[in-house]
Amino acid sequence: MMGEKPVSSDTRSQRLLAALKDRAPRVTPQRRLILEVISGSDGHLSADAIVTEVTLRMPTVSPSTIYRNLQALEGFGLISHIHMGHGPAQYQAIDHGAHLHLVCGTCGGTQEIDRDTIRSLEASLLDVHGFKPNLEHFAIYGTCKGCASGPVRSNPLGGES
Amino acid sequence: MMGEKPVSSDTRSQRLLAALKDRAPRVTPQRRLILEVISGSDGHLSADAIVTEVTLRMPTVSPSTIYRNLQALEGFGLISHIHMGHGPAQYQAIDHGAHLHLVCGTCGGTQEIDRDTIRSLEASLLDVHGFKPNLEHFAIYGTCKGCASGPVRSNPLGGES
DNA sequence: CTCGATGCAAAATGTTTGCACGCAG
DNA sequence: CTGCGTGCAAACATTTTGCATCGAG
Repeated sequence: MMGEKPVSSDTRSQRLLAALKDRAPRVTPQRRLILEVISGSDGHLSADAIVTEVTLRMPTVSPSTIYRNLQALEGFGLISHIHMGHGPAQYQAIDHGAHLHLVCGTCGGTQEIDRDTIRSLEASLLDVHGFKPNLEHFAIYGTCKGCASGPVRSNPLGGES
Repeated sequence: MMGEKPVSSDTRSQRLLAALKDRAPRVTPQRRLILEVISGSDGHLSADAIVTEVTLRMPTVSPSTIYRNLQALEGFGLISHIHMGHGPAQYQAIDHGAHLHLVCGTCGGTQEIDRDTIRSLEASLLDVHGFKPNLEHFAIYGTCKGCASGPVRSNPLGGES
């Protein structure tokens, strides 16, 4: 609850492989590759990007296998997927590390911030509403510093936001 | 900056209609209906639900018209769409009122909370990262009170969450 | 009367499924 | 060997687009 030891992409990859062997009935090259692509990205990939990347490295793999495994791996508890802002869903390794994503709706850029920033929110949500937020795999949509300076559309209806 | 005066569904509907007349080149019955459905729901509707509901009330409307208008209306600044947790995108009136959504990943339920709860987060994000979160149209994914008591899958990889 | 909006149907996109074969265990 | 996982292709759900017609202004 306080020591966020950073996990290297390599270590994570090994841990995931171990977990795969442990939880999956069969460990196939395809599954290994998919897992490797996801953990190796050190971030998030859309299903589409995964299909592209995996197909690139192993052209014989069919999209259906990838989709099926994305679900299977998520079922095994090795990966998870989230929605970032308005974009497509993103897959990531489960123990990806605790951080929050800020997605800029104007420029589309994303940045990661430390979990400390939202610790108080976490506390009050749990305290007031009994809701335990899953803040590791979670994105906040808004406007980044750079875009805030530019032309931003204000509420056109005059509501006090 | 502190008076969140609640807007009745009726008032909102009228305001939206006025804005529609103001910003759209043409005001058609279809647009009016779509707008009415969205503002009347007093909440959020998936594109699919809107298609269903609108078609119900006006069977001659084709889905393409609805999709086109969802985009058009969003372009006019009358509505917006967000992604709630893992579910489908939801459309809502722009001046829907400031609140945050808590989406339970276990039971799929959602609850709305007041904006005050996340005011401090808002402040620190802006302060520390220069990022202006769009917290009105935004969802937090996690586990609700009820489901927290039940069987919850913990991190299967042993990472410290 | 004009030109934006609509309805229809076909297309594009992204994901899922049935089935027979192949390979991990 | 056994049966889970794979590749292929077809099915699907959802959203987009071309085009002729319609109707709001």
